Amino acid sequence: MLDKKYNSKEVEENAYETWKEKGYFASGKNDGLPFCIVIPPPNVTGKLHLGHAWDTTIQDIMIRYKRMQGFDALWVPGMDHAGIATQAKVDKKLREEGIDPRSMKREEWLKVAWDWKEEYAENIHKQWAKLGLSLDYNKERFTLDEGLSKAVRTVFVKLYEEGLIYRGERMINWDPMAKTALSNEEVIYKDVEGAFYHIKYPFVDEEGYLDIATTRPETMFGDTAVAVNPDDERYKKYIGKKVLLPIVNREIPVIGDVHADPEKGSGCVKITPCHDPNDYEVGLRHNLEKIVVINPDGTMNENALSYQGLDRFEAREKIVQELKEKGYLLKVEKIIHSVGHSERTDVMVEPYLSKQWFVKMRPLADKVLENQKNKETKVKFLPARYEKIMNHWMEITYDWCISRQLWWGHQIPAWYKEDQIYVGMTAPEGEGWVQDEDVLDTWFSSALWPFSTLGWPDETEDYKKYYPTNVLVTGYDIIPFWVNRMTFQGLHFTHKRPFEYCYIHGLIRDKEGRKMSKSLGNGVDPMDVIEKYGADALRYYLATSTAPGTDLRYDEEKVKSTWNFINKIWNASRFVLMNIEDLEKEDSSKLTDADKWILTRYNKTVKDVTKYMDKYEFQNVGSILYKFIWEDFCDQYIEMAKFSLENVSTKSTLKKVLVGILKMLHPFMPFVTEKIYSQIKGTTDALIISPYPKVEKKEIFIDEEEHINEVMTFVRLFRNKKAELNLGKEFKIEIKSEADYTLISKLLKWEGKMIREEISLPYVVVEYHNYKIYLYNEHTETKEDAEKKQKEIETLEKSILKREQLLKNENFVSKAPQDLVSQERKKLQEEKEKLNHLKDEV
RNA sequence: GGGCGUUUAGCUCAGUUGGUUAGAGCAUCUGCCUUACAAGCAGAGGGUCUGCGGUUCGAGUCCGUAAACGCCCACCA
Repeated sequence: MLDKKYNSKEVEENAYETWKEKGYFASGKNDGLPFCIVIPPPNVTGKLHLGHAWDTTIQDIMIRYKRMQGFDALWVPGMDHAGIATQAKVDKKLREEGIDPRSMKREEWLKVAWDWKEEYAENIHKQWAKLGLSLDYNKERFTLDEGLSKAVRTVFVKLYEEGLIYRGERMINWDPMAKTALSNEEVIYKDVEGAFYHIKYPFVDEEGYLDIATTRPETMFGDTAVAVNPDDERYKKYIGKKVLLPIVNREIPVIGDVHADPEKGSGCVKITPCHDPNDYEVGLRHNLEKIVVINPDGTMNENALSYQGLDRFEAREKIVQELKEKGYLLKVEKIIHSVGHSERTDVMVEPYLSKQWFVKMRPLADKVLENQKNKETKVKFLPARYEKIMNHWMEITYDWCISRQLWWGHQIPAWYKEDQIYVGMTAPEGEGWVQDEDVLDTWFSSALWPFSTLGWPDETEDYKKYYPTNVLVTGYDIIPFWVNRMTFQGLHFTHKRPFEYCYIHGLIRDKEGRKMSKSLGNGVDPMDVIEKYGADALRYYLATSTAPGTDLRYDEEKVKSTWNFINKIWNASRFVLMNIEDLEKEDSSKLTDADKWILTRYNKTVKDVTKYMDKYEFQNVGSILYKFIWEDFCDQYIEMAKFSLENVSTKSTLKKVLVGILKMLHPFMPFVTEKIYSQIKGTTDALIISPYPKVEKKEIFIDEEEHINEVMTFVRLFRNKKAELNLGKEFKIEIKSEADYTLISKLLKWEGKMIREEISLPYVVVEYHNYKIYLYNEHTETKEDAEKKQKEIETLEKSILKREQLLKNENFVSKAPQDLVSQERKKLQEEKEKLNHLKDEV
């Protein structure tokens, strides 16, 4: 028998291991249609946060639902090696141990990293278990697995052969802390305080100077021209002349280029081809010299003369100081401007000219745009508006820088020998070939995740059976990094969308609506929540609190009230279990009206829940189940069932509905439902693999439902009246109609309070349909407050008038659905009757 | 500069082909320890659905417009 109070720890203990050991999470166990989700692989060295809990709960709900419906459900687990993030952490750990990671041999370092990975992967496994995720561990993958690495090499080689991967010197985003190139997506623009430094660039052959405004004076050592707009009347006469670069004392030409915007700054701009993407383009157009002045670590190099070795920001201050002292500084204007920062290390990104590998995006993106026009084969976003985000990205995308100057990742399958390049699955034959030192962007391997995890490039059984996957679940912040790239790689290499649906959720925020972040210290560890309220409460809360695609403000109070809900279910189950202990064989031959009512309500609930489950609208499922369980089942039905607990049909109904409730709740709160289910006599299977409820038409009883609804309404009216009059326990009633009051009298505890003879005390009337009683005690002072009654009459008259007008409206009568019209007529009739009664009594 | 989202009860949010008197949790008020549950039960109060205009028999829902807040993308000497 269950304890009196729900205890999440007791319920959740060992349950996961049992499911796992019995193989319930494993796919390929039935003949059902395949249903497959691949988990968005968490960073292996990360700790799961609430966002992961949310993301994975949604997926687990989908998987458990489909599994119960008889699908061959496969949820592929796995983790991402997370190049920069992991390397940074491993390096940090090594430094703390007094070891300079870069002094190590690559192989030695990798050994440390792999050990670290194993340790952290174990943590994530534990967290997944706590959350109750029904992942098929037989299929678990890691992005650096041999299989996935093969997929990565295959893709690289093929794209190279197709001319869609190339190596070249380009202006890229450089992270001086991680000392690696980044893709544009990995650069976060932030508003920071800065300044326009106006500097004098004197003419060489005449008096005067140009006023050059720059936010980055430290790059002036790399200036190889000054540009003015060729249409700028103020300056076009200077085109072709020379100016002297201050401090450096190098002569540089004044050129005419449209890049110079007369509206901005002074209208003259210094051109530093190696340290600004636009200047780089200008440099190409005018065939300017390229001078690099910053080292990969963000310090100034030998071209910065006396500033060599200084950090770029320190150098800036000192240069400004020197310019000022030498009279070159015209003015300093403070400004707020946005500057790119590395997504991982948060340092200012340096635009940098360097030789990297790129994916040529245009043809790949066009393929996606083309495919999204086809309703049959497109990726369908939920909510649909997120498709625009992907399409927009596909429209404006530019080449993807995929090489990273790291050790942790897939080493680029390119080998060099003098001027030759060889790209292939394995090292080329012959002596002297050296493999590219760099690794690929983490997202390069993640982009293949939906098919590489299923065995691609081999035509494995899994790949044939489960690909394309059914739905991908992720946050909108990951669309550019991941969803987009999976989509184009999937289309290009498998000729199919990688997933039919892309379910997008929002971000978790704190109660004030701020993003949860380490710096704010407002993060919430899902494991702490589970410790306090249990995984079931957390899961239900996360899954049912918002509509798809919107952010969620985490509110512990709501988790608490979910706990209350579970406790309610727990206690209702206790009641049912206590009363069905002696139920040998289910029997529905003697159903009471109340039984029929709850069966009807139950079947309607199954229908609605199924509808919304199929649409993945879990917040709707949540509210339907909450209402059905708490209000219909607990507050109404159980109270009525108490009057016929000896009836085998009532017992059967209690059991049937409870089991149905447990099944529908199971995807949301797997632990507590499985636990309760296991306590029901005669259940041999596990809930997790039991069949999902289906609507049974023969259990829908319209008349009885109507009857009980009337009883319930009358009971409520009676209670209202009694509360209003503050009658307490002592009251009497006199029945004034011939209806059947058996159930009503029990619900309202009328025993010993009914009389038949006429009484003379003041009374009030409670009336609904065929039910009409007089209610009174010795303190019932007046018949009714006349004023109050008058008000009631007035509102009723207003309502009748409104309804009459509505029904007089020919357009409404002809255009509105007929059942609505007849409902309105019925209601009008009722209101009129009520009005007459009221008037009679006055 | 381009695009998107949000605006509904004191707070946090549902409300998905337009259709009864707009819902829930928490909070508030009243009365109950009625043996499944007081973390509960029975009731109550609380809304010009951001403003304005339009379409419609009918608008929280569709269209236009304005505002506030937030997000994404682009640019950024």
